[in-house]
Amino acid sequence: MNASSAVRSTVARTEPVRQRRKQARPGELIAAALELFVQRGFAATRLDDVAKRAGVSKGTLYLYFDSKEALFKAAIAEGLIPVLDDIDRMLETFTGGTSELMEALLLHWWRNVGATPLGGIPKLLISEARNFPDIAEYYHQVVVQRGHHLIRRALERGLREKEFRAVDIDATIEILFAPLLMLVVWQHSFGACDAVTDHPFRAPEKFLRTHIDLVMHGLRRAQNQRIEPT
Amino acid sequence: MNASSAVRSTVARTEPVRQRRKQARPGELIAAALELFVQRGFAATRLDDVAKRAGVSKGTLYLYFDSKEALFKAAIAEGLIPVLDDIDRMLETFTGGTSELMEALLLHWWRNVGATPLGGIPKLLISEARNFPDIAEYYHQVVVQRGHHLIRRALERGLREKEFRAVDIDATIEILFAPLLMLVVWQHSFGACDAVTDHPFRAPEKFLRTHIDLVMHGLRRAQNQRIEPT
Amino acid sequence: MNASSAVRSTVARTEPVRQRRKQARPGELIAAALELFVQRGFAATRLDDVAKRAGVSKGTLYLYFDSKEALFKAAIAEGLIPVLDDIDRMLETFTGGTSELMEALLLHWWRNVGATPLGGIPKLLISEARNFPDIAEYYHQVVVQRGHHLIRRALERGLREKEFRAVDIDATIEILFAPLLMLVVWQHSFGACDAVTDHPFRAPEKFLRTHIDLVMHGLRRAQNQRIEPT
Amino acid sequence: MNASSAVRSTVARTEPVRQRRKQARPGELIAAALELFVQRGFAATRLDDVAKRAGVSKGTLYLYFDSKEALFKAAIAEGLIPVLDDIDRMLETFTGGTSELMEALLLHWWRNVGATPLGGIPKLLISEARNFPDIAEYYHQVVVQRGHHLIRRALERGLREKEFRAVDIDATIEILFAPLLMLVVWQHSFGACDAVTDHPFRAPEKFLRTHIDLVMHGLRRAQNQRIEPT
DNA sequence: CATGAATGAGGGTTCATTCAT
DNA sequence: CATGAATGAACCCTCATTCAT
Repeated sequence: MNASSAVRSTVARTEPVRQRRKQARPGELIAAALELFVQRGFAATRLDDVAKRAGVSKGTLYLYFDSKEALFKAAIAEGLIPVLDDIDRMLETFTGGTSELMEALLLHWWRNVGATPLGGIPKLLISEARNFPDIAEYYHQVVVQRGHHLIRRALERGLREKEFRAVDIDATIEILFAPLLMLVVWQHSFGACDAVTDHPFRAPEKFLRTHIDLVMHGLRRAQNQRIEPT
Repeated sequence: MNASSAVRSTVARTEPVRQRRKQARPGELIAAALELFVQRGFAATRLDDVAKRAGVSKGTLYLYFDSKEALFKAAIAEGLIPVLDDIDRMLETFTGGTSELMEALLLHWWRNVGATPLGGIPKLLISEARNFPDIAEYYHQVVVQRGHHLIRRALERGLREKEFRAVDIDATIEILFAPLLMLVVWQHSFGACDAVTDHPFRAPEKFLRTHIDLVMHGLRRAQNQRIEPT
Repeated sequence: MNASSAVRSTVARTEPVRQRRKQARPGELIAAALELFVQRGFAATRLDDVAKRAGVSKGTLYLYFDSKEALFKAAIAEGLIPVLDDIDRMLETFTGGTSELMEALLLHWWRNVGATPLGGIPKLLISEARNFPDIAEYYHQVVVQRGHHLIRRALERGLREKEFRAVDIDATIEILFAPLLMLVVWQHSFGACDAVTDHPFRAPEKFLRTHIDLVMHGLRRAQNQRIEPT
Repeated sequence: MNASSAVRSTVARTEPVRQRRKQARPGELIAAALELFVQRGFAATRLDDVAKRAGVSKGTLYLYFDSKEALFKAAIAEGLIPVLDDIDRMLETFTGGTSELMEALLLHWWRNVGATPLGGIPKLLISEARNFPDIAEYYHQVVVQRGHHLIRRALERGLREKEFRAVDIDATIEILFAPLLMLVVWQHSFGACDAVTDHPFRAPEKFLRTHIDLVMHGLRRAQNQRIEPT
């Protein structure tokens, strides 16, 4: 259930560059690129800065990636997949109420994506989708659609076991996930501005529990409802 | 209850540039800029194209705006305020259940912002916030915070009248609004890619009603709940 | 019979740039580019230098030409066509022996191309043909083939009037023109090196007359000459 | 009369790089470089490609040559000298008419240079002479001037034996050799473009015989011919 | 000797900004 | 007021050259 990956494990490396030779792997370049793309967007990120952050020269980037766009694609490509694998396993092995499964599942995404630098990826994709339709398409297929499918499986489990009342499944998926997405989007946009000091999302986990409680409240069949104090 | 404004009335203009008006006012320039910023983002929008769309020369832009960034600020500045004024009036004059008020209020925003070109503004702001913190701050104060306050007033009305159960108000505001925001964000990112053909949000109003129903279901005090067919 | 053209008339302009604005026509840029392309070849010519020579900034080049290659094409495109037009007219109006016509025709090419900066174009094309096959193709069709056709017409005139003996026409065309081409190729390669001081082509017109005399000698029917089959 | 040399024997090697010879001698590097320089010109040839073709790493090139230019010089330096040695021997040993000697001599050059990869060298020199004057100077002295001298010796033999009429010797040398040079220049420029499908030089030996016949025709004394002063 | 990863200066291209008309 | 030609700084990308291994 560990979601660590090569990319994520190096994302934070900015240490003074030591014995680089023979060790500056593409992974480090991708990590540096991802950080800057997330911070500034694709167009506003200069390859000079990516190189500097990775502790290499500009030319080195071109030893590993054909172009700035190829680097962008690489940075996007595999970042989130391991987490989806985790969630897949959770769905297969979880025993217990579906409400609890749903909460575990969404919190896992939050803790392993939303609360990490990877959280910048969805926001980045949203920002650049129109200018890079092919990347958007790839991401949509490999990440978005798969993510939807995972939540769908959880919802269907709850319906099958009569825990949930009948609802529009597709719409409910969006409703369930929208606040999590808003959270990461907010963190990487307004939330990153110093001047915006009142953080409506300043306590993300508390917010998420409220959200999950609220929606589960709405999803569960009436007889079982207990009034939860918040 | 009319939300029209100088900006919005021209936002949709795509007509072939007529014989250039002697009076090409800033409003037309802003409208042209907004359309392109929304379509391509700030960095990818060329002033050449803005000028062409407005039917003026590039130099003319500099008669009205000091820089590309100033044009961006102007384009963002007033776009959404009239709609907030509308909603303010709705809150003051509405008579009826708060659930119905909330639905009316959110649908109004959808119909006058989300479903119009103005819907691109929130997405644009999200994309560019980190690169233009001062614009983000302005927008946050004048649009985001005010919008939150309006929903808060509706929520407090429901609590005061014992229609809603006790909830975390701030979190609920976000939860209520997040799907609407996701909707516009999606429309102006993945939704604009031809290759992304499965539209999870393809029936926005139906989706919104499901959402509102679900959350109202969760918000209302238990005894009053009726099971709504979807 | 004047072979002057806009391009050629400006080829030599390097005068201190005066009231440039509104007057730096594409022709000047082409002339500057042609000079440098001829001197250094396509790859070794920097657009900075072309701009400097034309007295404009580098960006200005892109107001008139889409790319360095487009500038190259433009420089090549029209340079030699007026001279071919001249020769066409000579063929139509000349009265006298065909040997004299041929001499007049080749000398005209020499004086209006070979002995001018335009002489650099054939050499340039030869140097760059493999790297720019589409330009080579265009030039071959518009200049080379037409030039061949013009000489062919002169040859056929001589044959028709029994002035020349039967020869392989295509081969003879090449033989007639090869020394002229070598002359310009040499002038723009070895001939431009200071260190190469012995000029085998130092008296071009004398050389050309020798050449023409020699070949005409071989071409003309002589009572005792045997007709050689080729 | 064998013109083979270390350089030429390897010029044609394009075989897939065998298990790298422990002894990758300069000769192989030069051969690889020459092929690529001839194909693409100096500037457009990348040392990466030269190394790849020679089956060594890029760094290895710098073990043998100080710079790209040094490699260019080396590639040019010795390529054609063995053929000139051949022709020298022909001049010393030939018995028979000078017309026949001249034909043998020119055909030998054609078959051992023009029709082989070595034919690219003259074209390469012509293309790059202005950018590398010192190489041009070297080549001019060692190849061009010597070649002229060899033809001059043949011409003087014909004059001495009263086989040829009096002509301008220097000019005649150029005239004799120009078509051969044009042939190789054309083959390595327009002739290498797929789109240029009509080959005026498509039958080189036939063309050369026509040329030689024509010029010999003009050179030989004929009882009725008047001696033309040049 | 040989490698090949790394470098960094240099060139083509873009585009916000200016200003003479 | 309006124009649009001109500017030049900035950025992506290439590739000859170096050097630690």
